[in-house]
Amino acid sequence: MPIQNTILIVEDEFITATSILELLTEENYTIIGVANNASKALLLCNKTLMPPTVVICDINIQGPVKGIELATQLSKLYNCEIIFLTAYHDTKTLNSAFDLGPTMYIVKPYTDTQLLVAVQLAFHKVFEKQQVKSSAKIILTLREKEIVQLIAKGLTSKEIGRKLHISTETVKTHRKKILEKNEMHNFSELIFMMQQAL
Amino acid sequence: MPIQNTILIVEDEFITATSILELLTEENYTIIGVANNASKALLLCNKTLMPPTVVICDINIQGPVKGIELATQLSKLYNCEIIFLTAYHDTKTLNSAFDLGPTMYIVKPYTDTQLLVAVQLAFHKVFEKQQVKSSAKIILTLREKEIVQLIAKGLTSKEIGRKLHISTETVKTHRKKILEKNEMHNFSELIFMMQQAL
DNA sequence: ATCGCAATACCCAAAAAGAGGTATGACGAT
DNA sequence: ATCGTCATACCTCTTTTTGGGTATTGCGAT
Repeated sequence: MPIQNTILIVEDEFITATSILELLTEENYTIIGVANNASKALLLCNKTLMPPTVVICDINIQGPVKGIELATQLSKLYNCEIIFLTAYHDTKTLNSAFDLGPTMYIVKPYTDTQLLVAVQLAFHKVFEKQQVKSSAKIILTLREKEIVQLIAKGLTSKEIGRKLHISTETVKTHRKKILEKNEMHNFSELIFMMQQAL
Repeated sequence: MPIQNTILIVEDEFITATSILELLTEENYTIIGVANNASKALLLCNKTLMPPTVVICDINIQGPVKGIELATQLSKLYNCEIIFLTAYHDTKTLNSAFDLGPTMYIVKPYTDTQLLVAVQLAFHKVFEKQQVKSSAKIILTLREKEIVQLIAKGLTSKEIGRKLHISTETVKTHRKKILEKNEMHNFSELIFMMQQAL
C-alpha cells in the first residue's frame, strides 16, 4: 500500500486544532479530519477508508477514552505514527505512553517548526516501516478506477461495457491489465487490498 | 449501493474550510477530505473507493482548474450533488454553473443553518436519484467467513479446498450459499460491501 | 424425536473470468 | 518526430465461477 500524506488531528481545544490545521494544510498534507474525542476519531478513520498515516493527538482529550488509550487502538488498527501533544511534563502519563513503544511528544507551547519537524519525522518513520514489509501498491488510471468501481458494484464485463458504451472486449482488456500490473490474482483480492490500506 | 454520508470540501480559504469542517463533523457527517485545489480534490476521491455523496465547493478556488470545471468532472465521475460557495452574486459565473443542471448555491456570508439545510437537501436529492434501499447486513457463518477471507486473499476454490482440507466441491457449495443468502452477484461485490459496512 | 441448520460432497451446464496474443488511434512529453 | 501510455477492440483457449440440483452427517433446540 502506498503511504499517503494523511494526518488525523485529535484535539478538543478548538484554537489549537485550528492552528495545527492551518499550518499543515499550508504544507501540503491531507487532513483526513479533526476529532474532538476518541469515538469521533475512530469513526472518522473507519469511514474514510483512507487511514491516517500520522495522528496528532492531545493526551488530555475530553470523553471517557483518553489520548493514550485512543492511540493504542489506532496503532493496532493502522500502520500509523502518533505524535502526542501534552500541556506540561506529566511524568506518570508519559511513562504509561512509553509502554506503547517509541513515541513522540510535543509539549505546549511549541513552535510551528517543532511541529513540522515532528510530522516529517513521523512520516519518515512510517515510510521506513513500510519499506520493510514489501507492500503492493495499487496503481490505476482514471478509466481503470472507473471500471474497478463498477466491478465492486457486482457488474460483469458485459454490463460494464453497456454502461460505459464500450465493447465487452475492451472491458476484458482493462481487467487483464489491472490485474497484471498490480500482480493480483483476481478482483476479489484487488478490491480487498484497495480497502485494506493498512 | 448504500448512500454514504460522505462529504468532500473544496475550499482554499482556510477559515471557511475550518468552520465547515467543524460544523459538519459535529453533525455526524463523514468528511472524506478537505482540498484546497482541484487536483487534490480529484486525487482524494480517486484514492478511496468511498466516493463523495455531497461536494461543497468554492467557485473561486486557486489553481488552473476552477470550481465549476471541477464540479463538472466530479459529477461525471460520481453520483454526487454539488453545493457551490460563492463570495458574491456573479451572474456570469452562476449562469455557466447552471449549465450543469440543477445546482445549489450558498452565498457568503451564510449561517450554519443555511449550510446544514443545503447539505441535508443535497443528500436527499442523491437519495432520491438513487432510490437506494438501506444497506443489507452481510450474514455469514464462521466457516463461511473463513472462506470469504481466503477468497479476499485471491485464492480459487481449489486452493481454498486444499488449504482447509475439504473438497473443492464443498467450497463451491459454500460460495453458492454465501452469494445466495446475501443476494450478491459475485465476490467482488460482497467483499466491497463487507468493508463498506464496517 | 424431530426439525432446522451447518458443513460436507457430488453432478451438470452455462456464463464469466483469466491468460496469451495482436493492433490501432489519440495524446502528451521529450 | 518519435516514444510511451491510455483507451479502444478483437482472437483463442483454459480455468473458474455461478446456478441448478441432490444428499448425508452431526449437532443443538423445540
